Amino acid sequence: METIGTVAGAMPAPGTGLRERKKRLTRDALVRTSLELFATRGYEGTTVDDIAAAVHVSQRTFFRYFASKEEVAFHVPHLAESLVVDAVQGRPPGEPPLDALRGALRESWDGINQAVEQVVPLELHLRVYRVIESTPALLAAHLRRSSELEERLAHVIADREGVDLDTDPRPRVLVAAVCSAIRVAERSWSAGDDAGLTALRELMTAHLDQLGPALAGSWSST
Amino acid sequence: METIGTVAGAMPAPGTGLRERKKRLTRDALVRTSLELFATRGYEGTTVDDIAAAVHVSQRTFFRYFASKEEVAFHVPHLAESLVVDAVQGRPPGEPPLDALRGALRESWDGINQAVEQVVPLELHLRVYRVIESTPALLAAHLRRSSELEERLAHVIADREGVDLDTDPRPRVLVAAVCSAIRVAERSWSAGDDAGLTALRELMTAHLDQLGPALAGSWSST
DNA sequence: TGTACATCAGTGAACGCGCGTTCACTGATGTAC
DNA sequence: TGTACATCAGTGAACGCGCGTTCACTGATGTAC
Repeated sequence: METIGTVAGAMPAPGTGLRERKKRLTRDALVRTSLELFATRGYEGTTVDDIAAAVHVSQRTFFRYFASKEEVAFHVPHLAESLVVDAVQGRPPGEPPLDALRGALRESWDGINQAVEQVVPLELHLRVYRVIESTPALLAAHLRRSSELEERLAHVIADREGVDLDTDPRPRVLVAAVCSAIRVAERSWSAGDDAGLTALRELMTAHLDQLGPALAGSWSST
Repeated sequence: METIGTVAGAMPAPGTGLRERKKRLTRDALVRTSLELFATRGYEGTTVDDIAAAVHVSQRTFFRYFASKEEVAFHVPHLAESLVVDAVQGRPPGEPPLDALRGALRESWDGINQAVEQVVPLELHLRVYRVIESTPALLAAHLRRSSELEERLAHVIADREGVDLDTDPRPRVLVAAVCSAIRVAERSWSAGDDAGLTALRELMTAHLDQLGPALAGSWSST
């Protein structure tokens, strides 16, 4: 590495060089084309070769960008996850944990959608989201990925509250309960008629609000 | 069908014929051998051909009994699921939904373990359970299967409470929250040192009991 | 009890498939001087 | 500005792999009479 002595100001901004820009173009084309194919032909109905052919690159190139076919399917959700984690980390310190999670979701919503739009049309992402929910292999992968996100969130909550994750089950239980309510909302949304963003958001809020009542002793007051 | 007119009493009891008994033997051998191989070599490290060879049948025969390699891995959990659903169905009608779920789990515990022992040693099942938790592909499948179980349980709860599953999110949210607490317990158990049955049960109970406190406003009282 | 026929578990060999990997290579971009 | 070299994205062709399927077939078990 001869560049060690280089003055920082002389370093080109990341993503500035022609090579970097071309890489980004290739990557974006792979993501966008993959999602379009998944949305139209389904995930199982799309092979990696199909994607590579549609982007006019070799299959070999696809695997330079994504370790697996699954990885490209979750590229967009992957973007969203970091934003949610950051948002929870940024909540006011005194806030109760459940409120912090709810607040973070509310707060990060717009930013997530903007970030998604940078890569693919939001409408395409939503269509793929429904494909994920209705494709057993992808739904399974989605749930496993969600459980990893839960683990990250549990760490953040434990840090905020100053409790020990190894001995106190509450952070993981809280995060799991909240995420499970959200997943029920996702499921309802993907099974429902209204595939819009607003419908998804309203279902999530409604389901989160039912967490307390659902656990409450009896529902007979209905 | 010439047997339509046959007197019921003349019908042989199911599983009585030699053919039926042989089928059961083959199936049990496939399950037991599969689990033993999964527990020792891991799931990915065991091919369907390995299993068939170990049982001295052809690979073709394996697929007569199980539609996929995954199916045999979840044969035992599959047995347990029906018992849990039945137990929830059998809870006293007036019982609040959360109590019904908790009661059903407590009540069906012994029966599940006995049913498992009919097929494979419980200790082997527990070892495989840890393999499931630590193998990404199996964990993913496990979570997807769990979400299907949740759907069944939500139907039972909705029926019991006389609410409409299409409009009232509480059954699914309740079931999801309870199952998510159990899954956190499973995870802790599989990551922990004590692989015993008692440890698993205690973790499940403890995590379920933390559902309320975890959701409660603030944990500062600790 | 015996015979003739029907059913069906198991065979084995071959195959299709798509994912993901490996190889030696080309040519465009970046950099040092 | 020009030259020489280094880097690295992309190539293409071939392959390994294991799952799951398909085929025509054998032989044991079950049943009708």
